[in-house]
Amino acid sequence: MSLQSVQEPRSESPLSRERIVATAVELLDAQGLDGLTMRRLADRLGSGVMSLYWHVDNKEDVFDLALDSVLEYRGPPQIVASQDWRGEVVHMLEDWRASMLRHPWSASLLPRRALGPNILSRLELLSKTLSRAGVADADLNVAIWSLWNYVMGATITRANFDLSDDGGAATQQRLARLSERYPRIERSRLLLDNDWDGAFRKGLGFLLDGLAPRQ
Amino acid sequence: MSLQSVQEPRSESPLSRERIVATAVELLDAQGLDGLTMRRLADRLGSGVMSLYWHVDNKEDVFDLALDSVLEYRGPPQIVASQDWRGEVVHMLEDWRASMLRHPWSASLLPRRALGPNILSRLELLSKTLSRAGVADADLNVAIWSLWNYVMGATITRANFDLSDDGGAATQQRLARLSERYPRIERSRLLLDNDWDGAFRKGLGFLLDGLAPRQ
DNA sequence: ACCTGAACACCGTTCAAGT
DNA sequence: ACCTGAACACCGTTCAAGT
Repeated sequence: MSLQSVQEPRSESPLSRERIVATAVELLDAQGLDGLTMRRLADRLGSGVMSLYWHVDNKEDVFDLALDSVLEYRGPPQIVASQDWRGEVVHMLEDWRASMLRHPWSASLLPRRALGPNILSRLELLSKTLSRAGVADADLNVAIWSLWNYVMGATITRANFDLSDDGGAATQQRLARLSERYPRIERSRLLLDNDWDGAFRKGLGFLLDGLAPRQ
Repeated sequence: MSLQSVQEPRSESPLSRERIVATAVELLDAQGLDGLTMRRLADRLGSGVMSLYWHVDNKEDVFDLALDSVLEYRGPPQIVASQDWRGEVVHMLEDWRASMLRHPWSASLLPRRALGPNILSRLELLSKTLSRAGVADADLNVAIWSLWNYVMGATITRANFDLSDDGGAATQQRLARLSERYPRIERSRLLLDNDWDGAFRKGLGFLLDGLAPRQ
């Protein structure tokens, strides 16, 4: 509060759950899932390793907190309360995917951990919107899980392909050797087409067509 | 070959890529992704740790080999060469999911690694079958990726939920506290419905409806 | 060609102790 | 209430050496 305490914000600010989580997200963004280490985390925070354990149960706890902190949903654009339920679903799911791609470690982590409050809120809202869009009660859970599966699969794949890719050169090479054995994959350029956003949106459209046929 | 060499099959058989991969799969099945350790692997094989590195580049290499070894596809049931393309797609994808669920670590691993020959064969065959089922060339890649996303999302989620579940007791408890904040999730029993196989099949049906409407 | 042990630079976490 | 260092039981991999 005093000028004194504000003066040295770097290494002087005390440890806290919030500061630990925020720094963990930074570290994960910079170094990936394997890059998060209790020791490195403590380093960044300017504290001893074991100090973390006062605020946090263990490393898994750090993962859970970092994950949920990244999944907040701010809601649909507030221009008008629209009647376009299908568009609203698309917006929600594209936002979800975008949030995870901003933190490429998060998608791989999400299915392994218990669901935190932010992701549960997203599912709750998705359920409501699907109902309004005309999905029958009996199909609701299947619809939610199908969309979950699609979004998770797409995002995990996208997040990991991008990282292991050295600009496509390695993939190109592999593909050359593959062309006789997998002619269709080669011909359709399945592994080289990199319009990920477009493919996500188009496939989501097909899935929604199946789940709630346009009347 | 001689009776002598067959006599002591346990610790006497020499190290080989095949033996290493087979044992790695055993270890992964028993202990999960984090349970695979070069030291533990060497223990099971009755060799020194560093002996492994003669046959294998590094731990990532072991993961790649173990993963692909688990993804072989034996083809559709040979009763009749059927005209039911849609049924064939469903069979292929259910078999793929089942193969991965037999080795619950495999699904989480697949999107992170370069695609091996067995999974590429599956994609090649999927492409052929979707074409025959009437998916337009322009939609083919989107269709393949959509099905990939769906299968991967479903299988990763399933494989991980089952493990972290202590019989549902923990989930039940969490749910109790959740019921006011997430009423729809609570009411539809989204997190408690455990007919995973049925949900997978039904959702896959919806997706296929969208991708290749039944004529 | 194939296998090995010692060594290095790391991990997460327990514990007993400090303020 | 909050932080710490030493110690334990682990990791993957390099290297120089053995047969």
